[in-house]
Amino acid sequence: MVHTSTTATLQPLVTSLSLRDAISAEEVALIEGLARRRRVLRKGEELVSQHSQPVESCLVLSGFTAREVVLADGKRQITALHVPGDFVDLHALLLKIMDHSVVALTDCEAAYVPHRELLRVMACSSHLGRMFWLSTVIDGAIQRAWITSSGRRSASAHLGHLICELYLRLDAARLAEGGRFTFPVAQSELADALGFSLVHVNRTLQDLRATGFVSWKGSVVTILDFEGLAAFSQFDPTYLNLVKLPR
Amino acid sequence: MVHTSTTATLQPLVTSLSLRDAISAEEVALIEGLARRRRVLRKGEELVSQHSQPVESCLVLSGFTAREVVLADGKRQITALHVPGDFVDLHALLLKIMDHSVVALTDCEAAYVPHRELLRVMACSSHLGRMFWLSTVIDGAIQRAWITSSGRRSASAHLGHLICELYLRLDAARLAEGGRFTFPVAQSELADALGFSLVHVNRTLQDLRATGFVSWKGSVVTILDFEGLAAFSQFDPTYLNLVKLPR
DNA sequence: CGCGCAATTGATTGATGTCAATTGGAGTGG
DNA sequence: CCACTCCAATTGACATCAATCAATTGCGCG
Repeated sequence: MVHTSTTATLQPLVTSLSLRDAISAEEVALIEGLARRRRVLRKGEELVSQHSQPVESCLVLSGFTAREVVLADGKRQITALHVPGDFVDLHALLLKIMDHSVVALTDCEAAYVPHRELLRVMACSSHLGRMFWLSTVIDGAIQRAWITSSGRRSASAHLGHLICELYLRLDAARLAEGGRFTFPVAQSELADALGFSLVHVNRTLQDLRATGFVSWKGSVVTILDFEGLAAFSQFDPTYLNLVKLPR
Repeated sequence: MVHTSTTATLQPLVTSLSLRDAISAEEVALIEGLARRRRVLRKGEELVSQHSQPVESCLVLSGFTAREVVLADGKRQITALHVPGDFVDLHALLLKIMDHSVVALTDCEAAYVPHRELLRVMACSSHLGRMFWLSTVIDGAIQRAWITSSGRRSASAHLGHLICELYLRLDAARLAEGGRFTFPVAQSELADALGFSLVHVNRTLQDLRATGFVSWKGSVVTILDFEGLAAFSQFDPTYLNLVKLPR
C-alpha cells in the first residue's frame, strides 16, 4: 500500500545544502515552493526502479535507502547508502534512464519533485542549480571513496571507513549524538554494500570490535574512539565536503 | 618542461557532448569561445593535484589520464580512467578542494578552462550547463559500475567489463576501430585501477585470453567477440549514456 | 651484446567465500 | 509464563581466490 499526500517540509534538503554553502531566505522559499508528492515506504520497497525513466526526482526525508544493482546471477551490490536530506535520484534529471534502483533499507518517507519544478527553480536561482549539481558531485566523491576502500583497504579498514563516513553524514543531519547512531540494517545488507560475503562481514565486525574502536550492538553503532578508527581506516573527511564555502 | 599555448580546438568536448544530445551551432560557438590555456603533459605528470583548489577545470584533448588516490601506506587506487573529450575535473567547479589527483597515463594534451568562463557560458545557455552537469553525472554512473565490478564480479569479469567499457568510450571518441584500440598502459597501472595485485592482473589477463574473447598484445587490445565478452562480464552499456536524448 | 623495464612464472601464505550447523532473541500462541 | 517459530547472528570446517615473494623470460634500445 502506498500512501501519498502533498504535505511535507523539505527542511532536510535545506539542512543538507546549508552545510555546504549559505542558503538565503529566498532560496529556502524557492525550495519550499517546489511542488511535490510525499510517499511513505516500507522496508524493502523500491523508491525508484532500475530501467525506469523518472519524470520526478526523489528526496529522502527520513529512513535509510540504498542504490542497488542486481546481477543476472542474483548477486547484489549496493553502490550507495543514503541518509535523510539526500536527493537520491537527482541525477535522473539528466541521465533519463535509471541504471540501478533505489530501495528502502528501513521504513522511510520520501518527497518526489517533478523535474519540471526543478528546472523552474534552477531558472530562478543559478546558485540553487549549482547546489543541486554539487549534491550529485558529492555522491560521486563518496563513490570514489568506496572504490578506494574496495580496492586497497583491508576488510576491517573498509568497514571502519564506512562507519566513519556514515557517522559524519548522520551527524551533519543531526541523527547522531556522541559517536552513536542507529543503523537498523542487517549484516547481509552490509555485505552487499561492502562487497563481502555475509560470513565475512560478521567476522570483520568482530575484528573491529576487538580493536576497541567501535561497538555495534543490534542496530546501535557506537564509535568509542573516532580518531583511532579514522587513523586505522585511513579516513580523511575532505571528500564529504562538510564545509561551508561559496559555491 | 610544461608547454603552454592558447591554440587548441575543443572539438573533442563537442564530440563527447554531441553523443548525448544535439549541440546547436550557437552552443558550439560558445564552447569554442571559452578562454583556455593548453598544456602538453608527459606520461606520469599531474594534470591536477590532490588537495589543490583549482580555479580552472581540465579537459583532456588527447591521451589517457586517470584519477588516483595514494594512501598513507603507499598503496594506489585509480578511481577513474579518462579518454579524450572528458572534462576530468569539472566537478572541481563545485567541490573546490580536490580529494584526488589526475595524472597522465600517457603523454597527453589538455585544455584548462577558468571556472569564471564556465559560469559565463552556463549563464548564456542553461542547456550547456545541464550538459556539463550530465558529464559529471556520467562519471558517477561509471564509478557505480566499477563498485559493482569490484564487489560482485569475478576477476576476469571485472577486467572484461572494463575492456567493454573502454572500447565503447573510445569508439564513441572515434579512437577504436573494428573491436581494436590502443591502450598503452602497464599491467601495474591496470592493477591499480582494478584493485588487484600486479601478478593477479597478469594471470587474469591470461584467463581472459584463454576464453578467446580478447587478445591483448603490447598496447593493442582487440575484442574478438564483443557479444561473448559482454555476456561473460555482464556488461550492459546503458550506464554510459551513449544515447542522444533531449536533456 | 647487454642493459633495463615490463611481462610472466612458480611456490607459498594469507584472505575470503561457501556450506552447514548452532546459537540467540524477539514475537506469538497456548 | 512457557514452548515454539522465525530470522538474524555466530561459529566451524573446508575450498578457493588472490597477495606476496622470488625468480626468470622477453623485448626494445643504445
